[in-house]
Amino acid sequence: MTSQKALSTTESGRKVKLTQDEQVYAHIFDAILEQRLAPGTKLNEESLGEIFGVSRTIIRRALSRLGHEQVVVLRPNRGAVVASPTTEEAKQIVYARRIVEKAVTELVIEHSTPEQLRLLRKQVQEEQQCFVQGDKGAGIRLSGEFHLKMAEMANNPPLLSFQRSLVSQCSLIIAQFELSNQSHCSYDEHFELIDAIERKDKDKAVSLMMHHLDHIEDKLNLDEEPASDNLREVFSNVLGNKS
Amino acid sequence: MTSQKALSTTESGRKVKLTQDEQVYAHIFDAILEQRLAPGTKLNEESLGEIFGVSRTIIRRALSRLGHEQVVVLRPNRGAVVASPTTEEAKQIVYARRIVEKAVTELVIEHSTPEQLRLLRKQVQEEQQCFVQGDKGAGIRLSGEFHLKMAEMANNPPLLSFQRSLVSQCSLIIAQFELSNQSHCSYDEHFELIDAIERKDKDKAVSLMMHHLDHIEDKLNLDEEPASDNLREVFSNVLGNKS
DNA sequence: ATATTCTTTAGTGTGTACAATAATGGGCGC
DNA sequence: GCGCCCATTATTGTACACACTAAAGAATAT
Repeated sequence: MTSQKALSTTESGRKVKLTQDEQVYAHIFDAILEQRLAPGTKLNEESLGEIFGVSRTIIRRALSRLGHEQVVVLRPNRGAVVASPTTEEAKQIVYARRIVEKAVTELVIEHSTPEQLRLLRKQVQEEQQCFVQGDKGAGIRLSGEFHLKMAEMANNPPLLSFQRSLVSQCSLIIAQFELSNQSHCSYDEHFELIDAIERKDKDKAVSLMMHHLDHIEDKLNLDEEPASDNLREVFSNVLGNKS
Repeated sequence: MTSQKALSTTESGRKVKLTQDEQVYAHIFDAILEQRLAPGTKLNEESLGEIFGVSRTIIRRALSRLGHEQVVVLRPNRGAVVASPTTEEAKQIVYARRIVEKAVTELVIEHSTPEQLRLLRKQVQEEQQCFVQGDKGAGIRLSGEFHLKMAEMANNPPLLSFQRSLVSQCSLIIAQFELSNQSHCSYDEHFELIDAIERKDKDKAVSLMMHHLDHIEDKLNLDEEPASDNLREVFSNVLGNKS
């Protein structure tokens, strides 16, 4: 190993240093956000180490961080798996997001500069592009990053870090509960939201944000539990015939 | 090492398993909450390892978790120190807590059972006892745990984990900004709050909670920056004479 | 045949050695 | 004497080896 750090480029073009575990963390995080890693997937430390060319020590740090953000579940002596929230947990997560998003929206209206809003709008255009071009994975990730950008603009680091955890968990929820043929089209609502923020129309902005979350929650009520490891439930119809 | 786990006793008397790093984490966490560890204190991995009789591996995990909760700051290649929030950061933390505490209070009114409230009241009595007996450290910790208990009763794990991070950071803030001769007497307000919750008086409960936070924030406006490592500011009077 | 226990094995948990880094103090030229 | 550079040292970062755990399959007794 020649160096502990590597150079990476942010969207602003500035070079920033990333430690190895941050890189691994980011890769796994993105894979989950882009739904390339399905809920319930086992995350084997040794395999991941080979994939990323680092020792288990680094993988462990990354998994530990993901664990703390509740994006993966760390089961003692039994390894890590991508979290698969139940409907109950999903509702709690969406509830928490409601609270955070309301505060974030209000803060953004108070604090954001026109330049920041311009960049935000540009990002939503990228998001739109992805969906149009059929790159659903990147689209979902950018959709999440819209909300992270908002939290950044709110200028409140503790809220941002909480939002980070909530957004990634929401992505998992969408991965589990969303009907595959049902498209997101979140970018429409994102554009509307930016418009309301520019007009400093707090009520409209907050209500748009709440609608946004309603859409997620609606799906939770429609579908029952997700396709899961609960065999008894999966074959309840058969059991019903027999008993 | 004969075993990876150890037995510990919770306040409810139930035996639970704690991994080594959880124990170390809890010890450091409590030390910070009880203000036995001052903001800015360097946390040397090897020293801590000797103190707790474990290897740096375990210490590292504990520090990493504390780092994620923003209770300690992890500076790459330069080790961990107990966080010392600026007034600016302190205000952001208190703001975040306002949002969370409001939601928690409302949820507790809706969800909590009489039995839970009885236990909560009992805990505040302990807190009172500590202050009366002059054990300020334990009092401050129990004061924090009151708010954690509330978040637990709100029955929303994501909110609880965020609250955990916020409460410990608030404890740091109090450690830095509070005038030493000024007593807390938080237990009075805690009793009032429980009363309001029992009456299901949402408005009163929320407003009590907000007042509680006002008290912290007031101090931030009174004192300027805390006694800190910023030498330029500490000697600004001298500089003023010279220039 | 079934249940129980033992054995095996894959994989996680921890300690430790070594590498890389940043801070400190001494040496050197000016 | 003053400032710069290099060596030294203390401390963190990483890899790896071994210890421990738990799950799966084989062997045995009932």
